[in-house]
Amino acid sequence: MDQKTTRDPAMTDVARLAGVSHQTVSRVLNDHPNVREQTRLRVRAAIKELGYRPNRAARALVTGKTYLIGVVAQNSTLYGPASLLSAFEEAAGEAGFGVSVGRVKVLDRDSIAAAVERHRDQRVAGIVVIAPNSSAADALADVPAGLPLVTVDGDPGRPTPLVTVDQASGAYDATEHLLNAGHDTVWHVSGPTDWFDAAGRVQGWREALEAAGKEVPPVMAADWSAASGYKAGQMLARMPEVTAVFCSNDHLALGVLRAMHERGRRVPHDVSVVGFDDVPEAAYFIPPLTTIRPDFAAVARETLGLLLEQVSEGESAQPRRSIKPVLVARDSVAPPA
Amino acid sequence: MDQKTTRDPAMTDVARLAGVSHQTVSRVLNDHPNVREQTRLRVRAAIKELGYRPNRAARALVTGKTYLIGVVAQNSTLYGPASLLSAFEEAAGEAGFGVSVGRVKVLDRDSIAAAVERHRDQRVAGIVVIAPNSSAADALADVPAGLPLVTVDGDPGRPTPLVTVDQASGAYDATEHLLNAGHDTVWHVSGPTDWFDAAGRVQGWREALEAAGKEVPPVMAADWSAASGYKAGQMLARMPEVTAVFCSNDHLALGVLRAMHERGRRVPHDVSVVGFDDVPEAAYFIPPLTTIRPDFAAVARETLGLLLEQVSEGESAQPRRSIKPVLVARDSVAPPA
DNA sequence: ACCTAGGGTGTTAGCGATAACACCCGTCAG
DNA sequence: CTGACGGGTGTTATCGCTAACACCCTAGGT
Repeated sequence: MDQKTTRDPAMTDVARLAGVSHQTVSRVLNDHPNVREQTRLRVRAAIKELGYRPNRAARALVTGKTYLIGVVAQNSTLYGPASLLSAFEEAAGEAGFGVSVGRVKVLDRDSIAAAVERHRDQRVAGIVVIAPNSSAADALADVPAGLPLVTVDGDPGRPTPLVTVDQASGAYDATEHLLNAGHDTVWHVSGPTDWFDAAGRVQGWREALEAAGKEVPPVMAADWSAASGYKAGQMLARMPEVTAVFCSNDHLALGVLRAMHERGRRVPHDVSVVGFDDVPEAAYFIPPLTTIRPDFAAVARETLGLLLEQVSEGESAQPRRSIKPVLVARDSVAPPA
Repeated sequence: MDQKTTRDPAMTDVARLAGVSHQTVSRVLNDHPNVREQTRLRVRAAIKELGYRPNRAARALVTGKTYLIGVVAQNSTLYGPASLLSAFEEAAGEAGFGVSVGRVKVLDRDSIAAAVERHRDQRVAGIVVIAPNSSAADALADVPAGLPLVTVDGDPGRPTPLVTVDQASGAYDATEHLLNAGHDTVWHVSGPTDWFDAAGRVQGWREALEAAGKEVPPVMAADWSAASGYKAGQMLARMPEVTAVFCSNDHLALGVLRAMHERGRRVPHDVSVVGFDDVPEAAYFIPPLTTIRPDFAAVARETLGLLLEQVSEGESAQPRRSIKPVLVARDSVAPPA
């Protein structure tokens, strides 16, 4: 039906209509100072009339710069990573950057390398890798130098530019909150130990206990799922000396909550529980869950900032940022019975 | 420290090294038939030696084609949309397409129009809009014709290319499953009514009841949250005649499960519950939740296929695809007491 | 032996933008 | 009155690639 769609207007078309050279159009577009006001207006009018939009490919070709950022992320729907990604896309979009997402099934060396290659093919301005566990962090060794790169949620032990949630601080707060309520000590249900998030939370928890001179119970290792939280909870529920539990995320806490409930141990009357992440449902758990809320939007902003610094300046002065999460007090914490 | 990084090798560099013209290199790259095998090998070797990678901007400039797909999605972490997006990114990546995601805070006309504009600036090959509610669907009227566009989860009432989960079929199966267990009728806790997903599920539920000649109870309207499911559940729990509930998603079901539990109504002994989505935690609810599982990967594949058809052929023969979800039977359904 | 077909290759001309430079013209200092 | 300066503009080259065409040369039909 359609006529073969005529090609989009180019700069020369605008130039012709405005009665100037294409170079003048380019100047207007790039806000060069040396353009007479009247000319500027004529050009703008022509742009509007034709519905002209600059061709990014052409611009990228000549400048060598692209307004695309590549993100490598695992193909998961875990709340933390998903929120981070979503927040980053929004932040980048507002800054005028497109985000090209390369999803990866598993965070191993080959997959990450392949995703990075795809992004390099697209000549992205820089790359963000959400690398929450050690295999992902290892894979970053392969990323060629010279390509601006920021790691999010990655290995705090590496010198690469990195933005993270301050896991330890959040865990410290959570633990201290429980101790302040009067508990003798605080048990911990941890996420998978090869995740930096989980490791950081273990560390903060331990530090808080040590600072208060309390005994440090053994860590209950789990993955991030409600299922594993439930299993850990079943063990904890059977131990009468357990009166306070800090869980590495809200889903684990959910599992613990259920296990306690089944065993007839009331939360928070008999046992207090604190989670981490503040998932949207957390306020509606039974009881509403006290938890630690990371500010993903802030992490996203810092990440973008760090990346853009590298893009424009080659490297950045202070290549690590850490965002302190806040405690959200709800109804799952009380003094011990 | 670094020397000003030398420019990336271009096609002419490869050509010089291989002792051919740059056009021959181009032919090798694009698998043209008329290249002698020996030449082909020489060129490939040169490509490898230099680490040459074609410049997409240059190619896009001359062909007018880009290997980027724009996606417009709401900035939410709801399980369904998030899974869809993630699956689509993976599918597109495997097909050699980059995905540029434009997140939008709210799915209104202006935001969507702005996101679409950003994508057009990037000269994407096509656009996918995840438009699960009516305001989003309305906004699509503004999208200029001629740009390949596929809607996911959008308005089944519109003639635009669309891929959806067959909500009605899933809801029908869920309801029938409950009726087959021997229940007199099935109550329904619905998602927000301006979401097509929710509307389709209501419809399938109603059809199943009518087909079986059963009474159709009033719809319990909710949003997608566990909180609202809990509220609806509190009402249902108080009504002894309620023995079977179909919830529009798993989080609603979670809320209902809790409400029942608190009220002392055992699931599935006293009340049977079925959800929708099969979130990862569903198997670990108490009891493990019988639910409907949509195949997001399939939706993603169909979406990509439909889009690419439009890109290459201008339009597609059969511009609607619907993916039937399957019932996953777990332990939350039993015959009435 | 001659012409044609077509495989294999090189040459040239863009795609649509920016960069670099050239040029015109007033203004102002000497 | 003249030369230097610099604002405003146009011209030309260039980015790295593909499309279109030109050109060889060999093989096969007559």
